[in-house]
Amino acid sequence: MDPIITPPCQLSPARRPPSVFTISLCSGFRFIMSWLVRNRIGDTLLRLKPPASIALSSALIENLSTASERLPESLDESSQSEEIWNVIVGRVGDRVSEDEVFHRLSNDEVCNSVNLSDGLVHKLLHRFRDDWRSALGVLKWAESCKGHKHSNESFDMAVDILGKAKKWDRMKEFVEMMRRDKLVTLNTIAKIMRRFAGAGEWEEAVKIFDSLGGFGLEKNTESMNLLLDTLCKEKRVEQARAVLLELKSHITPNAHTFNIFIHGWCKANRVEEALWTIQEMKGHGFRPCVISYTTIIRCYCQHSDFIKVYEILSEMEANGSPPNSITYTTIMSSLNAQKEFEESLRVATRMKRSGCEPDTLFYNCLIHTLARAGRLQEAERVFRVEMPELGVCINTSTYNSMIAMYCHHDEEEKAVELLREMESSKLCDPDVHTYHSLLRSCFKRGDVVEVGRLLKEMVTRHHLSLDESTYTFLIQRFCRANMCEWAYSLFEEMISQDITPRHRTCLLLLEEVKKKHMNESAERIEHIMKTVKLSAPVK
DNA sequence: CTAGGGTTAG
Repeated sequence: MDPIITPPCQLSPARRPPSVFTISLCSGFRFIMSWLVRNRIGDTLLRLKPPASIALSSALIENLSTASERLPESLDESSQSEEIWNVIVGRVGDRVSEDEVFHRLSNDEVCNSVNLSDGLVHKLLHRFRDDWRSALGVLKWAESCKGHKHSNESFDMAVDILGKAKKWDRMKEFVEMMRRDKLVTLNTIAKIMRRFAGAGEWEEAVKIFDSLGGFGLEKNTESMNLLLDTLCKEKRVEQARAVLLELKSHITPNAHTFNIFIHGWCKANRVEEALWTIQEMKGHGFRPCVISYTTIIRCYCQHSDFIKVYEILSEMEANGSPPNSITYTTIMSSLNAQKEFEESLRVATRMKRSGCEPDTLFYNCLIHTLARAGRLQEAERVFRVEMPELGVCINTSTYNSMIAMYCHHDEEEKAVELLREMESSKLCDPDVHTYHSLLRSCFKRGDVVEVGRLLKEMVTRHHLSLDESTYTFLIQRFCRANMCEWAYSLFEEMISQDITPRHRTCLLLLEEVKKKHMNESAERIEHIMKTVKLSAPVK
Protein backbone atom coordinates (compact mmCIF):
# COMPACT_ATOMS: atom_id res chain seq x y z
CA MET A 1 0.00 0.00 0.00
CA ASP A 2 2.69 2.43 0.93
CA PRO A 3 5.42 2.14 -1.64
CA ILE A 4 7.36 5.03 -0.17
CA ILE A 5 8.38 3.36 3.02
CA THR A 6 10.74 0.57 2.27
CA PRO A 7 13.05 -1.05 4.76
CA PRO A 8 16.47 0.55 4.93
CA CYS A 9 19.26 -1.36 3.41
CA GLN A 10 22.95 -1.53 3.69
CA LEU A 11 25.70 -3.14 1.78
CA SER A 12 28.60 -4.91 3.31
CA PRO A 13 31.90 -3.73 1.86
CA ALA A 14 32.70 -7.22 0.64
CA ARG A 15 29.70 -7.23 -1.65
CA ARG A 16 30.44 -3.90 -3.19
CA PRO A 17 29.81 -4.08 -6.91
CA PRO A 18 32.22 -2.61 -9.43
CA SER A 19 31.87 1.14 -9.21
CA VAL A 20 31.58 2.45 -12.70
CA PHE A 21 29.31 4.74 -14.58
CA THR A 22 28.69 2.07 -17.12
CA ILE A 23 26.26 0.49 -14.74
CA SER A 24 23.94 3.37 -15.40
CA LEU A 25 24.02 2.61 -19.06
CA CYS A 26 22.59 -0.88 -18.70
CA SER A 27 19.34 -1.19 -20.54
CA GLY A 28 17.51 -1.93 -17.32
CA PHE A 29 18.44 1.44 -15.90
CA ARG A 30 17.52 3.15 -19.12
CA PHE A 31 14.16 1.49 -19.04
CA ILE A 32 13.45 2.47 -15.49
CA MET A 33 14.52 6.03 -16.03
CA SER A 34 12.30 6.52 -19.02
CA TRP A 35 9.47 5.03 -17.04
CA LEU A 36 10.12 7.48 -14.24
CA VAL A 37 10.15 10.41 -16.59
CA ARG A 38 6.98 9.23 -18.31
CA ASN A 39 5.19 8.81 -15.07
CA ARG A 40 6.20 12.14 -13.63
CA ILE A 41 7.36 10.86 -10.29
CA GLY A 42 7.11 14.34 -8.92
CA ASP A 43 3.38 14.51 -9.56
CA THR A 44 2.85 11.04 -8.24
CA LEU A 45 4.64 12.02 -5.09
CA LEU A 46 2.52 15.08 -4.73
CA ARG A 47 -0.60 12.96 -4.75
CA LEU A 48 0.76 10.47 -2.28
CA LYS A 49 2.05 13.23 -0.03
CA PRO A 50 4.26 11.23 2.24
CA PRO A 51 5.92 13.00 5.13
CA ALA A 52 8.43 15.38 3.64
CA SER A 53 11.19 13.41 5.22
CA ILE A 54 10.57 10.47 2.96
CA ALA A 55 9.70 12.38 -0.12
CA LEU A 56 12.37 11.06 -2.41
CA SER A 57 10.74 8.67 -4.76
CA SER A 58 11.15 5.12 -3.62
CA ALA A 59 11.27 3.97 -7.20
CA LEU A 60 14.22 6.14 -7.95
CA ILE A 61 16.08 5.08 -4.87
CA GLU A 62 15.15 1.46 -5.25
CA ASN A 63 16.62 1.40 -8.68
CA LEU A 64 19.63 3.41 -7.82
CA SER A 65 20.49 0.93 -5.15
CA THR A 66 19.90 -2.33 -6.91
CA ALA A 67 22.70 -4.10 -5.17
CA SER A 68 21.36 -3.47 -1.71
CA GLU A 69 20.63 -5.88 1.06
CA ARG A 70 18.10 -5.93 3.82
CA LEU A 71 19.15 -4.67 7.16
CA PRO A 72 18.64 -6.77 10.26
CA GLU A 73 15.38 -5.96 12.04
CA SER A 74 17.08 -4.37 15.00
CA LEU A 75 18.27 -1.46 12.94
CA ASP A 76 14.83 -0.67 11.65
CA GLU A 77 13.72 1.84 14.26
CA SER A 78 10.18 2.37 13.06
CA SER A 79 8.42 2.82 16.35
CA GLN A 80 4.82 3.30 17.16
CA SER A 81 5.08 7.06 17.45
CA GLU A 82 6.49 7.17 13.98
CA GLU A 83 3.48 5.32 12.64
CA ILE A 84 1.17 7.76 14.31
CA TRP A 85 3.12 10.62 12.82
CA ASN A 86 2.78 9.12 9.37
CA VAL A 87 -0.94 8.63 9.80
CA ILE A 88 -1.55 12.19 10.91
CA VAL A 89 0.61 13.73 8.23
CA GLY A 90 -1.02 11.50 5.64
CA ARG A 91 -4.52 12.51 6.76
CA VAL A 92 -3.69 16.19 6.56
CA GLY A 93 -3.11 15.75 2.87
CA ASP A 94 -1.96 18.47 0.62
CA ARG A 95 -2.82 22.09 1.02
CA VAL A 96 -6.49 21.74 1.54
CA SER A 97 -8.38 24.24 3.64
CA GLU A 98 -7.95 24.64 7.34
CA ASP A 99 -11.45 23.28 8.03
CA GLU A 100 -10.91 20.34 5.72
CA VAL A 101 -7.78 19.39 7.63
CA PHE A 102 -9.68 19.71 10.89
CA HIS A 103 -12.47 17.46 9.64
CA ARG A 104 -10.15 14.85 8.22
CA LEU A 105 -8.30 14.56 11.49
CA SER A 106 -11.42 14.67 13.64
CA ASN A 107 -13.07 11.90 11.66
CA ASP A 108 -10.10 9.59 11.79
CA GLU A 109 -10.13 6.85 14.38
CA VAL A 110 -6.40 6.50 14.65
CA CYS A 111 -5.87 10.22 15.01
CA ASN A 112 -8.45 10.44 17.75
CA SER A 113 -6.93 7.64 19.74
CA VAL A 114 -3.63 9.44 19.92
CA ASN A 115 -2.46 10.74 23.22
CA LEU A 116 -1.27 14.16 22.15
CA SER A 117 1.84 15.50 23.77
CA ASP A 118 3.10 19.05 23.42
CA GLY A 119 6.14 17.62 21.71
CA LEU A 120 4.05 15.97 19.00
CA VAL A 121 2.02 19.12 18.40
CA HIS A 122 5.26 21.11 18.07
CA LYS A 123 6.66 18.61 15.65
CA LEU A 124 3.50 18.76 13.57
CA LEU A 125 3.48 22.54 13.50
CA HIS A 126 7.10 22.47 12.52
CA ARG A 127 6.30 20.02 9.75
CA PHE A 128 3.69 22.42 8.40
CA ARG A 129 5.63 25.58 8.99
CA ASP A 130 5.34 26.48 5.32
CA ASP A 131 1.70 25.58 5.03
CA TRP A 132 -0.36 27.75 7.33
CA ARG A 133 -3.69 26.17 6.37
CA SER A 134 -2.59 22.73 7.48
CA ALA A 135 -0.86 24.15 10.55
CA LEU A 136 -4.01 25.93 11.72
CA GLY A 137 -6.11 22.88 10.93
CA VAL A 138 -3.80 20.71 13.03
CA LEU A 139 -3.89 23.24 15.83
CA LYS A 140 -7.68 23.37 15.80
CA TRP A 141 -7.88 19.60 15.84
CA ALA A 142 -5.37 19.31 18.67
CA GLU A 143 -7.41 21.80 20.65
CA SER A 144 -10.49 19.65 20.22
CA CYS A 145 -8.77 16.53 21.50
CA LYS A 146 -9.85 15.85 25.01
CA GLY A 147 -7.26 16.36 27.64
CA HIS A 148 -5.11 18.51 25.45
CA LYS A 149 -4.27 22.08 26.35
CA HIS A 150 -2.06 24.09 24.05
CA SER A 151 1.22 25.29 25.40
CA ASN A 152 2.22 28.90 24.87
CA GLU A 153 4.80 27.77 22.36
CA SER A 154 2.14 26.18 20.18
CA PHE A 155 0.29 29.47 19.95
CA ASP A 156 3.50 31.34 19.27
CA MET A 157 4.41 28.89 16.54
CA ALA A 158 1.06 29.45 14.88
CA VAL A 159 1.61 33.20 14.97
CA ASP A 160 5.04 32.69 13.48
CA ILE A 161 3.72 30.47 10.69
CA LEU A 162 1.08 33.02 9.75
CA GLY A 163 3.72 35.74 9.80
CA LYS A 164 6.00 33.71 7.63
CA ALA A 165 3.20 33.34 5.09
CA LYS A 166 2.53 37.08 5.41
CA LYS A 167 -1.07 36.41 6.25
CA TRP A 168 -1.18 39.57 8.32
CA ASP A 169 -4.95 39.72 8.76
CA ARG A 170 -5.16 36.15 9.93
CA MET A 171 -2.20 36.73 12.18
CA LYS A 172 -3.75 39.81 13.77
CA GLU A 173 -7.01 37.94 14.24
CA PHE A 174 -5.18 35.08 15.88
CA VAL A 175 -3.24 37.40 18.14
CA GLU A 176 -6.43 39.19 19.09
CA MET A 177 -7.87 35.85 20.22
CA MET A 178 -4.71 35.24 22.21
CA ARG A 179 -4.98 38.69 23.75
CA ARG A 180 -8.51 37.96 24.97
CA ASP A 181 -7.28 34.80 26.64
CA LYS A 182 -4.23 36.61 28.04
CA LEU A 183 -1.85 34.37 26.19
CA VAL A 184 0.38 36.98 24.60
CA THR A 185 3.89 37.00 25.99
CA LEU A 186 6.97 38.92 24.98
CA ASN A 187 7.89 35.84 23.01
CA THR A 188 4.75 36.21 20.92
CA ILE A 189 5.58 39.87 20.37
CA ALA A 190 9.07 38.90 19.27
CA LYS A 191 7.68 36.60 16.60
CA ILE A 192 5.30 39.28 15.31
CA MET A 193 7.98 41.94 15.22
CA ARG A 194 10.55 39.78 13.49
CA ARG A 195 8.07 38.64 10.87
CA PHE A 196 6.94 42.18 10.14
CA ALA A 197 10.46 43.53 9.97
CA GLY A 198 11.62 40.57 7.92
CA ALA A 199 8.95 41.39 5.35
CA GLY A 200 10.12 45.00 5.23
CA GLU A 201 7.18 46.22 7.31
CA TRP A 202 9.29 47.71 10.05
CA GLU A 203 6.75 50.44 10.85
CA GLU A 204 4.36 47.67 11.85
CA ALA A 205 7.01 46.31 14.20
CA VAL A 206 7.22 49.70 15.88
CA LYS A 207 3.43 49.86 16.11
CA ILE A 208 3.33 46.55 17.93
CA PHE A 209 5.78 47.91 20.45
CA ASP A 210 3.59 50.99 20.91
CA SER A 211 0.62 48.80 21.66
CA LEU A 212 2.38 46.59 24.21
CA GLY A 213 0.22 47.96 27.04
CA GLY A 214 -2.87 46.51 25.39
CA PHE A 215 -1.39 43.04 25.77
CA GLY A 216 -0.70 43.57 29.44
CA LEU A 217 3.00 43.87 28.73
CA GLU A 218 5.40 46.58 29.70
CA LYS A 219 7.48 48.96 27.64
CA ASN A 220 10.79 48.53 29.38
CA THR A 221 14.43 48.03 28.56
CA GLU A 222 13.86 44.40 27.68
CA SER A 223 11.03 44.97 25.22
CA MET A 224 12.76 48.02 23.79
CA ASN A 225 15.90 46.00 23.17
CA LEU A 226 13.81 43.43 21.37
CA LEU A 227 12.49 46.08 19.02
CA LEU A 228 15.91 47.64 18.49
CA ASP A 229 17.49 44.26 17.82
CA THR A 230 14.75 43.40 15.34
CA LEU A 231 15.31 46.64 13.46
CA CYS A 232 19.09 46.30 13.50
CA LYS A 233 19.00 42.74 12.22
CA GLU A 234 16.94 43.94 9.29
CA LYS A 235 19.53 46.59 8.53
CA ARG A 236 17.34 49.35 9.87
CA VAL A 237 19.90 50.70 12.28
CA GLU A 238 18.98 54.32 11.47
CA GLN A 239 15.37 53.65 12.40
CA ALA A 240 16.53 51.90 15.53
CA ARG A 241 18.54 54.97 16.40
CA ALA A 242 15.50 57.19 15.93
CA VAL A 243 13.43 54.92 18.14
CA LEU A 244 16.08 55.01 20.86
CA LEU A 245 16.26 58.80 20.82
CA GLU A 246 12.52 58.98 21.18
CA LEU A 247 12.35 56.51 24.05
CA LYS A 248 15.46 57.61 25.85
CA SER A 249 13.62 59.85 28.29
CA HIS A 250 11.34 57.03 29.44
CA ILE A 251 13.45 53.92 29.15
CA THR A 252 17.10 53.63 30.10
CA PRO A 253 19.35 51.64 27.81
CA ASN A 254 21.58 48.93 29.23
CA ALA A 255 24.77 47.25 27.99
CA HIS A 256 22.74 45.00 25.68
CA THR A 257 21.26 48.04 24.01
CA PHE A 258 24.69 49.27 23.01
CA ASN A 259 25.82 45.88 21.81
CA ILE A 260 22.73 45.67 19.65
CA PHE A 261 23.72 48.94 18.02
CA ILE A 262 27.34 47.93 17.60
CA HIS A 263 26.08 44.89 15.76
CA GLY A 264 23.62 46.98 13.78
CA TRP A 265 26.26 49.42 12.57
CA CYS A 266 28.64 46.62 11.69
CA LYS A 267 25.93 44.87 9.74
CA ALA A 268 25.35 48.05 7.81
CA ASN A 269 29.08 48.16 7.13
CA ARG A 270 29.60 51.29 9.18
CA VAL A 271 32.47 50.48 11.52
CA GLU A 272 33.06 54.10 12.42
CA GLU A 273 29.64 54.38 13.96
CA ALA A 274 30.21 51.06 15.71
CA LEU A 275 33.42 52.38 17.25
CA TRP A 276 31.65 55.54 18.19
CA THR A 277 28.98 53.46 19.93
CA ILE A 278 31.72 51.91 22.04
CA GLN A 279 32.60 55.40 23.24
CA GLU A 280 28.97 56.23 23.83
CA MET A 281 28.68 53.05 25.84
CA LYS A 282 31.55 54.13 28.07
CA GLY A 283 29.89 57.52 28.42
CA HIS A 284 26.86 55.79 29.90
CA GLY A 285 29.04 53.99 32.39
CA PHE A 286 29.07 50.58 30.70
CA ARG A 287 32.34 48.84 29.99
CA PRO A 288 32.47 47.37 26.51
CA CYS A 289 32.57 43.61 26.91
CA VAL A 290 33.84 40.65 24.91
CA ILE A 291 30.67 40.74 22.86
CA SER A 292 31.20 44.39 21.91
CA TYR A 293 34.75 43.77 20.76
CA THR A 294 34.05 40.45 19.10
CA THR A 295 31.35 42.09 17.02
CA ILE A 296 33.82 44.71 15.81
CA ILE A 297 36.45 42.06 15.14
CA ARG A 298 34.01 40.15 13.02
CA CYS A 299 33.34 43.26 11.00
CA TYR A 300 37.05 43.82 10.37
CA CYS A 301 37.34 40.14 9.44
CA GLN A 302 34.72 40.61 6.78
CA HIS A 303 36.80 43.44 5.40
CA SER A 304 39.91 41.26 5.61
CA ASP A 305 41.49 43.97 7.71
CA PHE A 306 43.51 41.63 9.88
CA ILE A 307 45.84 44.38 11.08
CA LYS A 308 42.88 45.93 12.89
CA VAL A 309 41.71 42.50 14.01
CA TYR A 310 44.99 41.76 15.78
CA GLU A 311 45.12 45.28 17.17
CA ILE A 312 41.80 44.82 18.91
CA LEU A 313 42.71 41.32 19.97
CA SER A 314 45.85 42.58 21.73
CA GLU A 315 43.91 45.42 23.27
CA MET A 316 41.41 42.95 24.67
CA GLU A 317 44.11 40.72 26.08
CA ALA A 318 45.72 43.76 27.70
CA ASN A 319 42.75 45.63 29.10
CA GLY A 320 40.88 43.01 31.05
CA SER A 321 38.12 41.92 28.72
CA PRO A 322 39.93 38.87 27.38
CA PRO A 323 38.81 37.29 24.14
CA ASN A 324 36.92 34.03 24.46
CA SER A 325 36.39 30.98 22.33
CA ILE A 326 33.90 32.82 20.12
CA THR A 327 36.37 35.62 19.41
CA TYR A 328 39.10 33.24 18.30
CA THR A 329 36.72 31.04 16.33
CA THR A 330 35.40 34.07 14.47
CA ILE A 331 38.89 35.04 13.39
CA MET A 332 39.81 31.50 12.41
CA SER A 333 36.71 31.02 10.31
CA SER A 334 37.44 34.20 8.49
CA LEU A 335 41.05 33.22 7.83
CA ASN A 336 39.81 29.84 6.61
CA ALA A 337 37.51 31.55 4.17
CA GLN A 338 40.62 33.20 2.77
CA LYS A 339 42.39 29.86 2.73
CA GLU A 340 44.92 31.13 5.26
CA PHE A 341 44.99 27.83 7.11
CA GLU A 342 48.44 28.14 8.64
CA GLU A 343 47.65 31.57 9.98
CA SER A 344 44.39 30.21 11.31
CA LEU A 345 46.30 27.51 13.16
CA ARG A 346 48.53 30.16 14.72
CA VAL A 347 45.40 31.82 16.08
CA ALA A 348 44.39 28.50 17.61
CA THR A 349 47.80 28.23 19.25
CA ARG A 350 47.48 31.75 20.58
CA MET A 351 44.12 30.88 22.03
CA LYS A 352 45.40 27.78 23.80
CA ARG A 353 48.33 29.76 25.19
CA SER A 354 45.95 32.37 26.57
CA GLY A 355 44.24 29.74 28.68
CA CYS A 356 40.86 30.42 27.14
CA GLU A 357 38.49 27.50 27.41
CA PRO A 358 37.76 25.89 24.05
CA ASP A 359 34.27 24.73 23.16
CA THR A 360 32.67 22.54 20.53
CA LEU A 361 32.41 25.17 17.83
CA PHE A 362 36.04 26.10 18.28
CA TYR A 363 37.08 22.48 17.86
CA ASN A 364 34.84 22.04 14.85
CA CYS A 365 36.57 24.98 13.27
CA LEU A 366 40.00 23.70 14.28
CA ILE A 367 39.32 20.27 12.81
CA HIS A 368 38.12 21.91 9.63
CA THR A 369 41.30 23.99 9.51
CA LEU A 370 43.57 21.02 10.12
CA ALA A 371 41.73 19.08 7.45
CA ARG A 372 42.15 21.83 4.92
CA ALA A 373 45.78 22.18 5.88
CA GLY A 374 46.20 18.50 5.11
CA ARG A 375 47.06 17.55 8.67
CA LEU A 376 44.87 14.51 9.03
CA GLN A 377 46.66 12.91 11.93
CA GLU A 378 46.48 16.07 13.99
CA ALA A 379 42.78 16.36 13.26
CA GLU A 380 42.34 12.76 14.36
CA ARG A 381 44.25 13.44 17.55
CA VAL A 382 42.05 16.44 18.36
CA PHE A 383 38.92 14.40 17.66
CA ARG A 384 39.93 11.23 19.46
CA VAL A 385 42.08 12.51 22.30
CA GLU A 386 41.93 16.21 22.99
CA MET A 387 38.19 16.75 22.87
CA PRO A 388 37.28 13.73 25.00
CA GLU A 389 40.02 14.56 27.48
CA LEU A 390 38.76 18.08 27.98
CA GLY A 391 35.18 16.86 28.08
CA VAL A 392 34.13 19.01 25.14
CA CYS A 393 31.11 17.43 23.53
CA ILE A 394 31.11 16.23 20.01
CA ASN A 395 28.15 17.08 17.83
CA THR A 396 26.94 16.39 14.31
CA SER A 397 29.14 19.14 12.90
CA THR A 398 32.22 17.67 14.51
CA TYR A 399 31.54 14.38 12.79
CA ASN A 400 30.74 16.22 9.60
CA SER A 401 34.10 17.96 9.62
CA MET A 402 35.89 14.65 10.09
CA ILE A 403 33.80 12.92 7.44
CA ALA A 404 34.32 15.77 4.99
CA MET A 405 38.05 15.54 5.64
CA TYR A 406 38.18 11.82 4.87
CA CYS A 407 36.04 12.26 1.80
CA HIS A 408 38.22 15.04 0.54
CA HIS A 409 41.31 12.90 0.95
CA ASP A 410 39.74 9.85 -0.64
CA GLU A 411 39.52 7.89 2.56
CA GLU A 412 36.00 6.81 1.89
CA GLU A 413 36.12 3.78 4.21
CA LYS A 414 37.07 5.90 7.20
CA ALA A 415 34.31 8.37 6.34
CA VAL A 416 31.69 5.63 6.26
CA GLU A 417 33.14 4.16 9.44
CA LEU A 418 32.46 7.46 11.17
CA LEU A 419 28.95 7.58 9.78
CA ARG A 420 28.30 4.16 11.31
CA GLU A 421 29.84 5.32 14.54
CA MET A 422 27.44 8.25 14.59
CA GLU A 423 24.52 5.93 14.06
CA SER A 424 25.51 3.57 16.81
CA SER A 425 26.69 6.11 19.35
CA LYS A 426 23.30 7.85 19.42
CA LEU A 427 25.03 11.03 20.58
CA CYS A 428 24.06 12.82 17.43
CA ASP A 429 22.44 12.02 14.13
CA PRO A 430 23.74 12.59 10.63
CA ASP A 431 22.22 15.47 8.72
CA VAL A 432 22.21 16.60 5.10
CA HIS A 433 25.77 17.90 5.36
CA THR A 434 27.01 14.51 6.45
CA TYR A 435 25.59 12.98 3.30
CA HIS A 436 26.67 15.88 1.16
CA SER A 437 30.33 15.05 1.67
CA LEU A 438 29.77 11.36 1.16
CA LEU A 439 27.73 11.87 -1.98
CA ARG A 440 30.34 14.20 -3.39
CA SER A 441 33.03 11.61 -2.99
CA CYS A 442 30.88 8.96 -4.64
CA PHE A 443 30.44 11.16 -7.68
CA LYS A 444 34.14 11.84 -7.66
CA ARG A 445 34.80 8.10 -7.85
CA GLY A 446 32.02 7.62 -10.34
CA ASP A 447 30.19 5.22 -8.08
CA VAL A 448 26.55 6.01 -8.82
CA VAL A 449 25.34 2.84 -7.22
CA GLU A 450 26.72 4.05 -3.93
CA VAL A 451 24.99 7.39 -4.56
CA GLY A 452 21.68 5.58 -4.74
CA ARG A 453 22.44 3.54 -1.66
CA LEU A 454 23.33 6.63 0.36
CA LEU A 455 20.27 8.54 -0.82
CA LYS A 456 18.08 5.67 0.16
CA GLU A 457 19.57 5.33 3.59
CA MET A 458 19.38 9.07 4.04
CA VAL A 459 15.64 9.22 3.51
CA THR A 460 14.56 5.88 4.91
CA ARG A 461 16.80 5.38 7.87
CA HIS A 462 17.38 8.97 8.93
CA HIS A 463 14.25 10.61 7.58
CA LEU A 464 16.23 13.41 6.06
CA SER A 465 14.58 15.30 3.27
CA LEU A 466 16.55 16.66 0.40
CA ASP A 467 16.89 20.40 0.63
CA GLU A 468 17.50 22.99 -2.05
CA SER A 469 21.25 22.66 -1.98
CA THR A 470 21.16 18.87 -2.10
CA TYR A 471 18.82 18.86 -5.08
CA THR A 472 20.94 21.46 -6.83
CA PHE A 473 24.06 19.48 -6.15
CA LEU A 474 22.59 16.16 -7.32
CA ILE A 475 21.12 17.64 -10.47
CA GLN A 476 24.41 19.24 -11.32
CA ARG A 477 26.37 16.06 -10.76
CA PHE A 478 23.96 13.83 -12.63
CA CYS A 479 24.13 16.24 -15.54
CA ARG A 480 27.87 16.18 -15.47
CA ALA A 481 27.86 12.40 -15.38
CA ASN A 482 25.78 12.42 -18.53
CA MET A 483 22.79 11.06 -16.70
CA CYS A 484 20.36 13.87 -17.12
CA GLU A 485 17.28 11.65 -17.01
CA TRP A 486 17.96 11.23 -13.34
CA ALA A 487 18.73 14.86 -12.96
CA TYR A 488 15.44 15.65 -14.62
CA SER A 489 13.39 13.42 -12.38
CA LEU A 490 14.97 15.02 -9.34
CA PHE A 491 14.14 18.37 -10.85
CA GLU A 492 10.49 17.41 -11.19
CA GLU A 493 10.48 16.18 -7.66
CA MET A 494 11.98 19.41 -6.45
CA ILE A 495 9.27 21.41 -8.17
CA SER A 496 6.54 19.23 -6.76
CA GLN A 497 7.82 20.01 -3.30
CA ASP A 498 7.70 23.74 -3.88
CA ILE A 499 11.44 24.08 -3.74
CA THR A 500 12.44 26.72 -6.24
CA PRO A 501 15.40 25.79 -8.40
CA ARG A 502 18.14 28.27 -9.16
CA HIS A 503 18.30 29.87 -12.52
CA ARG A 504 21.67 28.26 -13.23
CA THR A 505 20.35 24.81 -12.38
CA CYS A 506 17.55 25.20 -14.88
CA LEU A 507 19.91 26.39 -17.57
CA LEU A 508 22.33 23.54 -17.05
CA LEU A 509 19.61 20.93 -17.04
CA LEU A 510 17.91 22.46 -20.04
CA GLU A 511 21.11 22.31 -22.02
CA GLU A 512 21.70 18.66 -21.14
CA VAL A 513 18.12 17.67 -21.80
CA LYS A 514 18.22 19.29 -25.22
CA LYS A 515 21.40 17.46 -26.06
CA LYS A 516 19.54 14.22 -25.50
CA HIS A 517 16.52 15.39 -27.46
CA MET A 518 14.21 15.03 -24.51
CA ASN A 519 11.83 17.53 -25.98
CA GLU A 520 8.99 17.16 -23.58
CA SER A 521 11.31 17.69 -20.62
CA ALA A 522 12.90 20.68 -22.27
CA GLU A 523 9.52 22.29 -22.77
CA ARG A 524 8.58 21.66 -19.23
CA ILE A 525 11.80 23.20 -17.92
CA GLU A 526 11.29 26.23 -20.11
CA HIS A 527 7.76 26.52 -18.86
CA ILE A 528 8.92 26.37 -15.27
CA MET A 529 11.58 28.94 -15.91
CA LYS A 530 8.93 31.31 -17.17
CA THR A 531 6.40 30.74 -14.42
CA VAL A 532 8.41 30.21 -11.27
CA LYS A 533 10.37 32.94 -9.61
CA LEU A 534 13.85 31.49 -9.71
CA SER A 535 16.13 31.96 -6.79
CA ALA A 536 19.57 33.36 -7.22
CA PRO A 537 22.51 31.35 -5.96
CA VAL A 538 23.34 32.06 -2.35
CA LYS A 539 26.03 34.64 -2.83
C1' DC B 1 16.71 41.25 23.61
C1' DT B 2 23.58 41.28 22.74
C1' DA B 3 29.04 37.90 19.42
C1' DG B 4 30.84 32.16 16.35
C1' DG B 5 30.56 26.09 11.27
C1' DG B 6 30.00 23.57 7.14
C1' DT B 7 29.74 22.99 0.06
C1' DT B 8 32.66 24.95 -4.44
C1' DA B 9 36.10 21.46 -8.73
C1' DG B 10 39.91 19.03 -13.07
